[in-house]
Amino acid sequence: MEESEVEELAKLLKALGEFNRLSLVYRLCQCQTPQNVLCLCDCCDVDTSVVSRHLKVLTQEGIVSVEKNGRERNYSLNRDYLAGRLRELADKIELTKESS
Amino acid sequence: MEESEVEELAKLLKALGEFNRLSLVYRLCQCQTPQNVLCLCDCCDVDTSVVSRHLKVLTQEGIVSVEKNGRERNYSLNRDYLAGRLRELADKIELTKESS
DNA sequence: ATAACATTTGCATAAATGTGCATGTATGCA
DNA sequence: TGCATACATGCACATTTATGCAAATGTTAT
Repeated sequence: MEESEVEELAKLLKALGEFNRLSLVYRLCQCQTPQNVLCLCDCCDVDTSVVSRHLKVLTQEGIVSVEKNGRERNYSLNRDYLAGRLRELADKIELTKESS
Repeated sequence: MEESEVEELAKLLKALGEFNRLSLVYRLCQCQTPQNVLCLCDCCDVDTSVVSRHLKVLTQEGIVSVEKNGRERNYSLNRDYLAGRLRELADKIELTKESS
């Protein structure tokens, strides 16, 4: 349990732990194709600029990926990565139950 | 995907997404027996009162449980609950991969 | 009763964070 | 070339949050 490991995971969880950002994740979760910002905007009741900023945070944490296409930017959820990190933590929490 | 569901999960993840709180979780994760506050204090470099407050947040989110014993309060990790919530999210993220 | 101990809470404060509006930048279209 | 569209960024602001210190609460021991 290195300090940097905890620090990094905390940042990931913090990125997820905000209502509008988690709403975006849920939204992307239901999409089979990458979505642009305007489309994502209708899942949370804030300004476009705010959504843009939240998506930036999610991108920086590796939770979503961006794909430029013309004047749009299409975002998609990094399902395997995110699910992997969450399961990793869940495993750590449960598997240390009986070992030292 | 109800709004309250997202809101509640966001609060849980936010509780975990702070360095010192996550350090406490990691620490409790390695303990087979409930730990008192003073003992938990040496996993994060902040005042006792701060640790106490962090533990309060974790308790409110159901992440840890308290058990009064004399003048001590012993905290333990709710492993099954926490791991369950994390896996639940991981599943949602991955299982919606190919369905609508 | 008094003192020591474990923990929480009140208060103050500095920093981080979410937000909206206005502006900037890049791209497509007429 | 000019204008509309899509998105990001600068700025200002209000709120939240993490923190330390001092004081309060509750508990055990002398």
